[in-house]
Amino acid sequence: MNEKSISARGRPKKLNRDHVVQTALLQYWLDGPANVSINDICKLTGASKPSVYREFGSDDGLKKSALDAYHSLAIKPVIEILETDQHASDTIEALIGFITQDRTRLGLPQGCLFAMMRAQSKQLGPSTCAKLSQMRLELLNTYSAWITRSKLRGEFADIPTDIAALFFDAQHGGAMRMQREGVSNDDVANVLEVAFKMTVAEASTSGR
Amino acid sequence: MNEKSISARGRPKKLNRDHVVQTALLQYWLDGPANVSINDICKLTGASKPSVYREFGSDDGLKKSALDAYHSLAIKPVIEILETDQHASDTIEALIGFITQDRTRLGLPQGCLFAMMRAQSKQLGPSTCAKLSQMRLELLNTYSAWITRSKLRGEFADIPTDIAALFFDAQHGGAMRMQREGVSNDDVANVLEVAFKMTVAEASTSGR
DNA sequence: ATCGTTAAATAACTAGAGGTACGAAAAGGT
DNA sequence: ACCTTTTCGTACCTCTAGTTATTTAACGAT
Repeated sequence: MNEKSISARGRPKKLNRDHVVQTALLQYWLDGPANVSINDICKLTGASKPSVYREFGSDDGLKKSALDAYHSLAIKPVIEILETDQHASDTIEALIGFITQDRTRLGLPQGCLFAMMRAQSKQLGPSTCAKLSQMRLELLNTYSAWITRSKLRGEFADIPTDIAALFFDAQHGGAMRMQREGVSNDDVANVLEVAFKMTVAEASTSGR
Repeated sequence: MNEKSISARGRPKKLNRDHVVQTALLQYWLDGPANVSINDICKLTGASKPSVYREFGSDDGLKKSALDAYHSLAIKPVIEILETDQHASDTIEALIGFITQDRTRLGLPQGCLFAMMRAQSKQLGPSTCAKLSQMRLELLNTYSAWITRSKLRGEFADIPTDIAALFFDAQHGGAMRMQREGVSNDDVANVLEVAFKMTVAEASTSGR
């Protein structure tokens, strides 16, 4: 809308950017980013190849845009859970619930595009990689901030904050891999509970 | 030697199978299995493409052979640590030591080929995938057996064995990813210590 | 009407992947 | 000396990836 009213000159645009991004996102998520070509996206969306290149510049550009969309869809919710003011154990419960929800009912693939891309970053272009590490840092910082707050409330075990943040990030990645490898969501949730519950300050030994 | 003396007829073989496998292994490990082509291997070893295909049948066959070699090199040691009879906390210490050793001094790449391949199994052929899941099961079973033994000795926390096995496998994978992403070995070791120490039975509450 | 501007789509290009046909070469057996 | 067996390696094939040159179409402004 904004851009359309600004430059209404020239042949009108036919390409639906959002549709392309959403399709790409879903396909990357479903088949893995390395197994989906620009050709596939064109076939799926009906767009022509030059149109896609005009809009995104390159394969890398499209992947970056898809990752951007994934951020709003699946990363932001995690961040919001971590920023909600509640007892640490409730936050952990919410995290586990979100991670192990049955996404097939929502029409979404299992696994996690962010995790997949991190695992295959060597096959990705520079701007996608930049976005990836930016997101990684954002997540780690969010974990750290949450852990710091929880510690102040005495709700978190005595573990160095940065180590605990890496630990949470690792558990998230592990959960995503388990899902991909066919472990049941129940088992994944059990593993996460074992992992996360340990980071909660022991109530019985509250005085330490 | 065996096979050579049996069939000494025909033009003698020039291709050094072991050399090809070792080269492929190292290259896959270094650059990721998806980023190394048969052509690359040929250039690196001086072998001709048809020779490689005669020996391994296909790209999939070569990758499977490389993975086989990786098993002896980096997976067996883990299994042996788990099968050594010692206190659970010592086993854990040995595990952490092995995982976070500085492999650059041995001329070996960081990260873990097994973990990489698991992460990109969608880009691999059927026999490599079969080998992968076989190795996964072997590892999980070894973890389970070790956990069962440790429990009998009262050295392991009250966590369902299969869940704990998945947990250990997840930590291993997480550590490998951290290494690839540039986290220092010290930090990785710290994360692993946090993770693993929690699975040890609390000495203070020995009576459960 | 026509001109500049923008986007459209067909049809190519380049590079590299996995894979193979085929004739030459090197050995033992007869 | 010749045949059989086995391996060799050059040169090719096919396919698909990412990417682009080029011509044509659709608009607002003049």
